[in-house]
Amino acid sequence: MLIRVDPASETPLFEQLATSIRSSVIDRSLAAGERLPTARALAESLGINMHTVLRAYQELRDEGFIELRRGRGAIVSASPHSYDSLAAGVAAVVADARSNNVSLAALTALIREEYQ
Amino acid sequence: MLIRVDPASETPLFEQLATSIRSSVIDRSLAAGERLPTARALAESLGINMHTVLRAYQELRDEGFIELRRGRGAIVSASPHSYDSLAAGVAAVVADARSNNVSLAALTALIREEYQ
DNA sequence: ACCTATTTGTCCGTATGTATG
DNA sequence: CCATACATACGGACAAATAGG
Repeated sequence: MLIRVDPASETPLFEQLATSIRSSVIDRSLAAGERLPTARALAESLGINMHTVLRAYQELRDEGFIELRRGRGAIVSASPHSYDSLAAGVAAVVADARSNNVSLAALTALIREEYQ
Repeated sequence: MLIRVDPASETPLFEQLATSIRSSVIDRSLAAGERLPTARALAESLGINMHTVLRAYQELRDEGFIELRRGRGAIVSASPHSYDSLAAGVAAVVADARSNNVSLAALTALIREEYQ
């Protein structure tokens, strides 16, 4: 994997990094299950700070492209955008509910009502 | 606006902060257009770091609840996505479930499991 | 048009916690 | 138990956009 960042660019370093890796995942030059370099290692090889790499990694994680696990590192997601649609939908709805402080009881009530 | 954070809690400070403000926006105790305290000011009043507040603010910005502008501060969004997106998500999930012959009981079980 | 203060944006450095293997 | 590696939080610094005089 070849990654370059340009400190002189107006786009933030972490964004350059996320964009680069995201593209590699999408065009399959980074295969599913493949392991990305550790944040510290990539940071050192690019001459930037670990936090900058971590921020890019976390953005990609939020987007579903990679998985981050403590002690294991970063791994390209199995199939970023081809999840079982129902499971993905459930996860999204539950996440939305939680972030809006909608209780489980309230959510199931909404589901039940919609289902009829 | 009353915000409290508990450093002893297992949930991260920035998440506690985001949840608190998010709730205030949803229940309208924070009106649209209202200005939030600056990151530094809120951090100092809570005895936490500016970066922690900024992280919460940026999470809320990504979720569409507030708008951040350099030199201006944080402002509650005009029309934060409230229950509309949740209702839409619920409708989509229920439709998906029905078309796949997933029972209401099975669907609520999935929801409950995801919710934990 | 200019200057200054304000405030977020980014990046770096450091420290500590915690799940993984 | 121990090394690895992400997660969070703190602190400091400078840049960039905004607002106001």
